[in-house]
Amino acid sequence: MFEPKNNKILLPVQQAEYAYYHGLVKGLAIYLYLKFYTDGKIKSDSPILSQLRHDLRLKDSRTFKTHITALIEHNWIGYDPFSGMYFIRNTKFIRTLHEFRHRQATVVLPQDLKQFQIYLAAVLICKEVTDQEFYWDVVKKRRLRKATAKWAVAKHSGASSHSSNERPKYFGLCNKSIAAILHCKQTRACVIKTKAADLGYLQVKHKYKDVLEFAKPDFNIRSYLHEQYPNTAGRIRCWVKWKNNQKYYKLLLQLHDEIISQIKFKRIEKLSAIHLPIEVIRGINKAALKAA
DNA sequence: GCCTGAGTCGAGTCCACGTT
DNA sequence: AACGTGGACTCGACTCAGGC
Repeated sequence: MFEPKNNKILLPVQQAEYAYYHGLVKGLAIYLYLKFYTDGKIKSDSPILSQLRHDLRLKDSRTFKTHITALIEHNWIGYDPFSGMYFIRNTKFIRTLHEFRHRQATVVLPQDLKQFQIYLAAVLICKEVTDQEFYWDVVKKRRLRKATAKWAVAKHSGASSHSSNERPKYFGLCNKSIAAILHCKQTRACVIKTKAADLGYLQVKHKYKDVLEFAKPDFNIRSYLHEQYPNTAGRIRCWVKWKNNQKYYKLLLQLHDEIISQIKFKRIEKLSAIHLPIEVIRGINKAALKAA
């Protein structure tokens, strides 16, 4: 059994998104596995690769080859046919290649590779939630109204349907929003969210908001609210409660779930601080593809 | 080259309350 | 009492990548 040489890796969130949306989930798992267990290069007949296939449940060598070829095509891994060496490109290289400018990165641990699709989905969900927090706690405070029009509003776009200028009491997403982020149906989004919660990547809390309390039933209040606040349509709940032996009615608005991120994010260096000539990177890629 | 099972999605169920 | 509503969740059938 080989032990990992690194106990954690910083994965740029943009790279995680790219992998999720381009069918490179397994490929990225292989790439990270090689980063965990090698010091940047590995021979094609190394026993570590057998362990990789076992750990990532890739029993067929053709399956492994498919993913490796995809990684070479994306130039995340280089290959020299003469020496039979794979070269694992570093993060700086890949960020330069794809122009991944965002500085947000997630901390990946070796055990995250076992359920890597759920991990990546959790990263995308938690990123959205932390972006909401960032918008309200940093951008709003700075009052960069003009700047928000460009980039901060984009961050805020996935936030809840909160419309006032008041900071939301909590941050989260409904299944519909999660499905939109993960490019899947609500059913699948729900499954992934539940699994991510089971694996401890996020916490989910169901939420209701108190709207009104009144002593006598008022059957006009619902239509009044719908008229005044169309976005509450179908989400108003009325509960009968008791206080000091007195019956009273409570109107509540059903809200999206609160999601508490358990994923750790870190800031990585500016892309402009990385000095890698893009022509060299692309040249290396062409040579590797020919060889593969 | 055929078989298997993970991933996917539409349809259905559940829950808790509203409406007639 | 019977039916409606909407969000969360489950079921079962289908597809196709991966495995033998």
